[in-house]
Amino acid sequence: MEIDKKILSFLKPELVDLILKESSIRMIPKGTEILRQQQYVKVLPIVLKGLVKVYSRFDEKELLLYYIEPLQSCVMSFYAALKNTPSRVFAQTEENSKVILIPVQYLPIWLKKYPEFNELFFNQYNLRYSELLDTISHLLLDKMDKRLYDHLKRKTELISNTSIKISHTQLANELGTAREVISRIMKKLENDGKVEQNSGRIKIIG
Amino acid sequence: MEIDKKILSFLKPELVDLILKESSIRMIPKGTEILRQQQYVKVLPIVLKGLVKVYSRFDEKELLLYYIEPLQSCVMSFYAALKNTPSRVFAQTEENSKVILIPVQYLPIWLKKYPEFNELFFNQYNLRYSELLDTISHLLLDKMDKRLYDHLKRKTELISNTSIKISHTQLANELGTAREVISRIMKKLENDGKVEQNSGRIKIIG
DNA sequence: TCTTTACAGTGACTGCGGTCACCACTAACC
DNA sequence: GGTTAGTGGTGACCGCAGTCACTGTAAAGA
Repeated sequence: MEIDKKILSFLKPELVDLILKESSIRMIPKGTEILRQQQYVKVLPIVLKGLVKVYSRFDEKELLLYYIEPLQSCVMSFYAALKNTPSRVFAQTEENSKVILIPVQYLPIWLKKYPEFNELFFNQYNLRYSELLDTISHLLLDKMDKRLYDHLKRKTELISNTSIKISHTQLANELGTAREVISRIMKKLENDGKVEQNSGRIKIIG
Repeated sequence: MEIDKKILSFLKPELVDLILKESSIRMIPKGTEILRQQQYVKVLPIVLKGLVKVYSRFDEKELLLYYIEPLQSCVMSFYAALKNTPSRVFAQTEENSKVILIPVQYLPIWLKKYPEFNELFFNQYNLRYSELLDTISHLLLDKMDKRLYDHLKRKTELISNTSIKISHTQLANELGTAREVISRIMKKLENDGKVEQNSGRIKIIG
């Protein structure tokens, strides 16, 4: 418990104690879907360890919105919780993760009492908004090869590893394109010496 | 002044009085640039009448982020003001507009004291985030013809008019494409009886 | 073991839209 | 008047990426 307290130390100790007292802490294995579209939100997650992926789905295409890294929360859940409206997005753990689950009934109370709790979420909103802007600028300006390369690079950095295990189909989903396109471009990136593919794992060079 | 009070009546009367007391109200003519990228924000606008366009610029391409309609504010300004960081976006009046300009030094104070003031901005953030999601879904799923048509429709609805005056070049900017593409598609939409063009004005049919 | 399922590779085709080049028209300004 | 800047219209070209069809391979399940 002490380590969690330290991690949350950017908040007032009094609030940290409250959060730890009223919330539950859970380990969630990799690949678990923790939030579905249309689902009502009963607990607000703050990630302590691991990595959670938040994405939306248009038609059959899914699009990655953002990753929740340690010490971050999910503004989509926050708002859905605050307004008691169903979620517009999906969330899934990409790594084994440790999360604090704050029961939503405490949100309005703490928001009223602790100004820095508000600020936490303003910061998160702003972060997510910036990320969406980056996504849009990629969609507008970049060709698929650059989008794919940057995406792979970001993914490897996030899990602090040298290579990642992921299928072309999955990558196609995350970038909103088709599997064949990914295969084609991966081949090109491989020929250019920018990536390596070995038994289902992808490694970024440079 | 009475009318402004009424417009702001979704906030507590006490807060409304404070806002009106400390802020200035200004009429801003159509086409005025009220916020530049990299500029520090000294006053936070809330639009009472008219229409303000907020957009970003990547390379030479500009992209419309959102319109601030009456009773809405600008989360980009809000955050830049709160954190005293320079703006990442541009804002320009699209119509003659009446805005309240709240001096930024009052923001932290009122946010602390009035919970519903926080909620106002959470609402705005969520609204803008949803709009960006829509923008992304358009970018991902729709062809230019649909994007252009929807864009024109939205624009005419926003200014509650039957037609709008705008150049093809400007439309190309707003959609992040080239002038020739707009001309080409406008021709097609005209042939399909979906729009009419007359002396620089564009009218949506149906 | 055989079968099924998921995944990867590839060639062919197609269309959207970005770009270039050029012309035409209007309005503003000298 | 002539010149310039802003606008719109068009034809030609071409590359990216979406799609279809089919093959090959590896893993999983019966």
